Amino acid sequence: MAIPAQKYDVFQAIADPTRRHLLQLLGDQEMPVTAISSHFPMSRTAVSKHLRILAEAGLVKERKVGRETRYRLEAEPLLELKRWLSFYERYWENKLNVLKRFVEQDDDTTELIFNPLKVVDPDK
Amino acid sequence: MAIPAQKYDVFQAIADPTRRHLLQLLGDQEMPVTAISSHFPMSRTAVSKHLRILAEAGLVKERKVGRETRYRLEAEPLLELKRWLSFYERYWENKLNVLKRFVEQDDDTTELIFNPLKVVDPDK
DNA sequence: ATTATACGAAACCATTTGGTTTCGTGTCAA
DNA sequence: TTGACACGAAACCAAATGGTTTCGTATAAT
Repeated sequence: MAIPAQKYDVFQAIADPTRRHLLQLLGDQEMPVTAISSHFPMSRTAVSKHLRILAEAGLVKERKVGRETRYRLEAEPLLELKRWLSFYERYWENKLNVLKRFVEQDDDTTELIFNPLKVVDPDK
Repeated sequence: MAIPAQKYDVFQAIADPTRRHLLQLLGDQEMPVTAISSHFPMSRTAVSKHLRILAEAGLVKERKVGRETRYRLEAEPLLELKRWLSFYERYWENKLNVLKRFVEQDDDTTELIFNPLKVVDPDK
């Protein structure tokens, strides 16, 4: 089985504001393309292309229903982003500690405060 | 004082693998441009451009020392990313719960779990 | 004083990106 | 069966992106 040669990864997929808006919209419910595109100031075809990019990154799933193609959010690939981000938490926390400030109410934050030397290679 | 008209935001800045590599490299220490560029298979000028993009997004700071320009990581802007991400945590967490409890056979339950109510506007 | 080093600016280039319009096809409705 | 609707594919386009090379200038070293 060959590697999918995935053209768009999560980082690229979320780089575009339109695509972030799409993810937000699809969080609520599965929607067909025309309904989705009514929320955007561009053609249905353009929105469709963005959806395909999101699908390539695994961030949405499509389902054919009659003549419609319905899309829904698929959030798991964002875990890669979260993992990447966690590598950098200690940096901004050090800075914030200097300023004697706390960005609280987050389990991961707490964990890193107590394990400040835990380091993971952020990319791949 | 005019608004900087920031051309590159954090999302765009981290979309490029070279720039993510740069952030990783600069986490360890402040470095001058030539030393940085020795880690990349491209010209110093190209690396310099990437650094400027990162600087525009606030992810690195530069400091002139003699004839050198030294760069260091500035992690705070990644907090915006963390905040954006946190909106989607409940989606993948719900999905993981579904898998954990083996309740995927029930379509109604799955529907509700997959499409929870919107709470916070994730973008801006 | 001269030469070498570190760097940015500028011009340039190929490819990618984000959009458009047009057209073909499958599906639903009258 | 005849439209109307939902959609993707394809061709096309301007602008952005990621790279190059060349050159000028400030600083450091000899």
